Amino acid sequence: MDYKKIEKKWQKKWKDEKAYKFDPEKVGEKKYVLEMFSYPSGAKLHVGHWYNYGPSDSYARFKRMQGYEVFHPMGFDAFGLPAENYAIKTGIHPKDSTFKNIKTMEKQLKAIGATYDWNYEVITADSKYYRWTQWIFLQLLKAGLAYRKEAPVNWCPSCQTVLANEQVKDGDCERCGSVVVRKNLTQWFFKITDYADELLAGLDGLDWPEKTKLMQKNWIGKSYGGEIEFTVLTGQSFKVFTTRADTLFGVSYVVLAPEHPLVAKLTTPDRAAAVAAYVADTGKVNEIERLSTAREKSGIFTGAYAINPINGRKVPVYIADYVLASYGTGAVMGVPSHDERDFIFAKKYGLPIERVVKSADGSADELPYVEYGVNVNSGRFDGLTTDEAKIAIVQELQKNGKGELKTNYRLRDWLVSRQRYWGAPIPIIHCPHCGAVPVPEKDLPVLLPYNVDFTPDGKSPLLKSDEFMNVKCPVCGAPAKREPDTLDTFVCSSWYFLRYPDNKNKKKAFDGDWINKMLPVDKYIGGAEHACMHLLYARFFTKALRDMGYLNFDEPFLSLVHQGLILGPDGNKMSKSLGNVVSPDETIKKYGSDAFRLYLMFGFSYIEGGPWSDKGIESVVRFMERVERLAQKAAAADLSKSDYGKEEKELNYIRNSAIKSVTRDMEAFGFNTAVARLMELTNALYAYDNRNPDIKHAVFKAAVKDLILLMAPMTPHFAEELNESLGGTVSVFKQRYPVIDESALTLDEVEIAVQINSRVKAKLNVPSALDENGVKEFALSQPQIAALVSGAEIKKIVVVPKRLINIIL
RNA sequence: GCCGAAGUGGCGGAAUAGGCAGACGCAAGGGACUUAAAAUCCCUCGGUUGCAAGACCGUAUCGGUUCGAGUCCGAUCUCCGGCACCA
Repeated sequence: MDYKKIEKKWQKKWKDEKAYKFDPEKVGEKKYVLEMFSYPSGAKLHVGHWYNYGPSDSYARFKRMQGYEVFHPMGFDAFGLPAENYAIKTGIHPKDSTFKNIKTMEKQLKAIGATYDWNYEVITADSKYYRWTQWIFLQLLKAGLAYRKEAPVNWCPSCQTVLANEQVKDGDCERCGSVVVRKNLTQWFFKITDYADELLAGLDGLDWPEKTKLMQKNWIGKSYGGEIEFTVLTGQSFKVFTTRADTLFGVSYVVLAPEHPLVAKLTTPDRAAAVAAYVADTGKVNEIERLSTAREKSGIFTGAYAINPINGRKVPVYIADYVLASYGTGAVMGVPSHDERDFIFAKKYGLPIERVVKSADGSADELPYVEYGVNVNSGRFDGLTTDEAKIAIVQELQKNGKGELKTNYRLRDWLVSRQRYWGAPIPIIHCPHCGAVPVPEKDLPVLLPYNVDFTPDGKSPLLKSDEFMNVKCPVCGAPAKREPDTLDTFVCSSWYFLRYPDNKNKKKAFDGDWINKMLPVDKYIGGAEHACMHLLYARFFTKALRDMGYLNFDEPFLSLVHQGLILGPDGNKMSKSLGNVVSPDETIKKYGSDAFRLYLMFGFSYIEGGPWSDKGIESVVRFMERVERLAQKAAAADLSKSDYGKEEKELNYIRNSAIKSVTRDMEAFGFNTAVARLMELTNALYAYDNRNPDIKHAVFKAAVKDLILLMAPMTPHFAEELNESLGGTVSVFKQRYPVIDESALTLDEVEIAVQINSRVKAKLNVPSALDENGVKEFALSQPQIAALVSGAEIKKIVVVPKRLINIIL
């Protein structure tokens, strides 16, 4: 078969017939199937794109054949750093390269023969889109979910620029390899932490990979504990957060983060110089290093003492860089006897170590003892278990207002400003009189200017565009400056799935009623690397927009699948430097896009991925040719055999069990086993053909037709062509996906295994109508089974219907 | 260090819900067709042992539960992914 020719032929036909046009009138039975949109990088579509999009499209086709109105859009995540970095290297403007790449990729995606309805395309770098990204920013601001504060960011001293977290690899700049340092800048944040609890609770109801849910759960990191107030002798007070309030009697010091606002105030004059020097030093250490567990603990005494509220004991106040200002209260209590870090710290600085918990069974345990146990040396709390004491001690403090139960999250607010050019401008104007003023909605979009020098020099590139920067304050009319930062690209991708169904809307980001009908996405397919970024942000946006009244559902993606990674033939990740990159274009040229897609579905477990094999793709080509010859046989066959005998019954059984398992496997993204079942059906049809070379029963041709229909989602052009060759005049995608005939699946006899003492000794055909006792009697009445038992005493018989009988002697 | 997932033939990978391990494919071997080769069609294909029927072993390792374990439980080893001073 001339693959190239038939691909062109059917793609043209589909296009002319608008075969995959989405019909909004039919949304009652819709399926929203969505693949994570792609980044329009310079290179062409790689195997990874195909692996994401090919099998997913087959799933969409499968749903379409089952009668659903499938909404299957495609678009581009077009803002972002790679285009900008490429521009810095080559001088080609990001806008030019991006939109050129999009054209190329659109063409390539069309060549896949996928069912995308391009009418619904979304491009995030298009002002028709980012206008609404900016609008959402303003809504978040209005709702108190966007705010500005000073925060440390990743700074590359060599590139003279801020880097996104994703650009920091093991503490180094991804581009030049320099060590990244921290730098404080005033930044915009989204208050995702307001939704920490709901983001956590909502995971339970989602049909997502457990691993991904767990990653989000750990990322959100909810922990239960108490906040306890310590008062310094000089009068100030501060709170510490602890999950082990039960160890409060064992506190021998307290520690503040170097950035804690009280540090300067409570440090005694004689310690001031040393403390200031320590604080300055920690500022120089880069974040990665500071947070490294391998680093030796260091700290410094402030000269101040605080009172432990439970026993009135005076304990020294330290500062140490292992305490994070951004978590909890930025202060912790030190209990060396029951915490490993505190133990090391106490040893180093000669602080007392006093046991307040022992193991419940009283067995000898060394300090630091971090397990749960029973309180000792804790006054009237002695004898309480850890779980009891944690609560009781906080409750005791609560009476004097010195403590309360508290929940903390690891999740931090989302830093969304970027000192970069190629992104959506943040719609804010800074006025000397009115402060940070939101751009009025009627003035959106704030267009990203084209002529900007984006060579990195440590400042936001937009600052250099006077034309962009200088505006009048929308409130008082005084000369003012625009916000020069742009939004993180993850902001753009946090709501694109909401825009797809209503992508032409000029009045709103999307129409509420319409979007409530179309969303949530029924099946979302994309890489696992987005577990704690895009997939979390999109959930946050959905919930925030719901609370603002723009939509009425809680979760954007009901069901999620991660595809695996296709490796090079040598088992390594494909990379130019290893020379193991498989080019989809060349492979397709040689074998056709259907074969390429079919191999991607057959050669791997979809969620695992694995190494590419040239032999593998040849094997699916062989399979397709086998099917093609079968179709030729079916077209030419003499179907006058009227006798519906054992062979026909068997063939029909295999045909129906193939329909059953292929349907189930397609549903579960078990593509490799689905193809295997089709191969089995093909083998059975060959066997039938071999035994009945001259005249065949009509069931042969019917089974071949079903085979073609079952294959259609995987090899669309090929299936259309075969369907036509068998006289079909209607596209396979307008035909109903095969449905099983239950009666064909019930056999008169089933083969079961006969075990003696749990070892298989024989196979036996048993009438399938028999119940358990019937099977026992039938089996024992068979001479060959009786011979195996040979008169021994039968202690027990286990029967598993349709599978086995186990005779215990 | 903590959390999680995985470990099955020469290879890629299958095994609803604890029930015949190795589906399907690749590679390999054999046969048919052919002057020959390719292609195609058919058969064999975990290991040891046996003339054979068969017997024994076998899902990383060790132990356990069970009539029965790749699957469940406990420990160990290896590889991968995530988090990494979160108090």
